[in-house]
Amino acid sequence: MDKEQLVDLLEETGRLLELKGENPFKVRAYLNAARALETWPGGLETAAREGTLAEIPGIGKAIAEKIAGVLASGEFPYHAALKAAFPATLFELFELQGLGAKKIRVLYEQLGVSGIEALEGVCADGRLAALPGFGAKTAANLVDAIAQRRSHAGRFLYEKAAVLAETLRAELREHPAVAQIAVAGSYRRHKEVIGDLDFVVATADPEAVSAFFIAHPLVEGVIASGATKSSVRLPGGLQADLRVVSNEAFPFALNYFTGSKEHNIGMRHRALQRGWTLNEYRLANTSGEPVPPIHEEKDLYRALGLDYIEPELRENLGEFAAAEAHTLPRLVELANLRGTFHNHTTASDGRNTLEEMAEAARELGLAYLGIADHSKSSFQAHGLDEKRLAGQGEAIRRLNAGYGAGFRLFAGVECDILPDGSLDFDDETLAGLDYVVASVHSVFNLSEAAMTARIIRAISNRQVTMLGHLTGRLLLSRKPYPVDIPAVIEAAAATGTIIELNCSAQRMELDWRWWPLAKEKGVRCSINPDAHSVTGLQRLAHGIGIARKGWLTRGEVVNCLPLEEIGAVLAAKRSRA
DNA sequence: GCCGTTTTCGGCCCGACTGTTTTCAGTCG
Repeated sequence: MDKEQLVDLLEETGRLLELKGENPFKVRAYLNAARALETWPGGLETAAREGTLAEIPGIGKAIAEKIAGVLASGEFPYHAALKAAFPATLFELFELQGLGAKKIRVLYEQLGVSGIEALEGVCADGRLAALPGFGAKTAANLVDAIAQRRSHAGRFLYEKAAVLAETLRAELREHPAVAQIAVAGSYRRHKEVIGDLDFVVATADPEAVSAFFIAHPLVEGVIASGATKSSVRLPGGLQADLRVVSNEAFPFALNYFTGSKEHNIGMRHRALQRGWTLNEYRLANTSGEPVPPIHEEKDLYRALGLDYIEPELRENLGEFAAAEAHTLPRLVELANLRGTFHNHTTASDGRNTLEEMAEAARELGLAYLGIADHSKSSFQAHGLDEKRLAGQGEAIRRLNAGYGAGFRLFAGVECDILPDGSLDFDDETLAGLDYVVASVHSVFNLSEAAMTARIIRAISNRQVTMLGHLTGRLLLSRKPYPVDIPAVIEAAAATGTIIELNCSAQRMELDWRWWPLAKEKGVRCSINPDAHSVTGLQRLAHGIGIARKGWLTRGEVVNCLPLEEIGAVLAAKRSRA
């Protein structure tokens, strides 16, 4: 039983308790425990053996015992007993907008509705509308929600959401009644996948702004529209919420709607400790000292005894303790980047030539660009053999001769890690390059132990400068292959291997949740766009957002180093004793 | 079920919107 499976079991237990009508705080305890486990970096087996599971914040004695039992036996009788009371298909109903545990329970008990198909039936024949607390409008909304779910997954890559977010932001900003505007929510926190967009606007004329918003040409449907909140559906099914507040309330609304929910609870808790109450409109004194004036978010954090916490860090993963102790990192910024590695050209599966890629990098103001086309085993990507690789190296040397001191191309390769952990080229070939990115592109179905050993063997090679996309995941479409990430991080630290933060929209890995551990172990990061075209280089901006989410500073990101220093870093592993 | 500068009991975030209701429950974020 791995951590991911256990997290799923705890989540499902929470849902089942909710369906059963249990104490909502007990429900929350299971959901909290699932989340606590998900983000906790330690090893489960070790904690269970040492009896320290209950020391994880959010996990107490009862759940710790259950987890230990699951790990020991592979069985979770508490969950199994709950699950036996409801059909498995009932869970799909939670995915419909407008349906929660209470209504699902009523539908199941009163009408025997056990899934979406059955729900469609009772919506159509009028039986749902006849239930107490339900009505014709509810039935119609559920029919819509079913259609919505069928046509859209409901989750969106950051890059896709960004286009709509920035378009709407720019147009709202132009509206004469809009004094301040921000896109808050998970977009502002720079999550890799976005569920919806949250616009927060300060205005003296809420009606005008709301009317403009719901009538915008990008809006395909209005879900809700009130005095302070509107919800609409954008192309592709992305939901966008607008909150309109006064100028005075703006910093509070911005903070509240940026979240995360867990971060908000921390903020509120700190306010309560001071005898204050915090909500999306104000910080008010109830039984403490007078509250200081607050004009922007920074003032709010200061009032609560905290350094300003950047939105990317607001996940309640240690930011409060660090902000209180003045030990928050100064996060890396796009302007810090000096170059990047892992880029493709027409030599393998890229769409632009070497010259075009170099020119695009120079236009972006980068001082260096690493070229890492695929190696020969990646047939599907037209990978380079030794001869073509040598030819590309020649071309790079010729181009470099013409660039002068301000720009340089580095000759590398994205070398396949073969199933046994050996590399696609011999050491002599690799040694002739400036650097090597090693990546897994095939045979994903190994056991976790075999995959971990495969990757560790590869990065133990002195010619491997950095490790590419560590788990092979494609967000929203392909699960990561099983691999022991802490073990790979340990090995990277021991061997002096850089780990890539691949900022292809679907990859965005090494995942931000692991970077604090990597950083603690002394592993350095390279933010790589995995660009297959000149526009692909633009993704560096999104990569920076994820790096910030991983608490990374410019000192930990090698491609923030100037051209004069980066060569030595690329060569460092080869010269290790 | 978790947690503790409110500390072993008694809280646990809370406001907006919708749809069904004549005062509120459910859902959502």
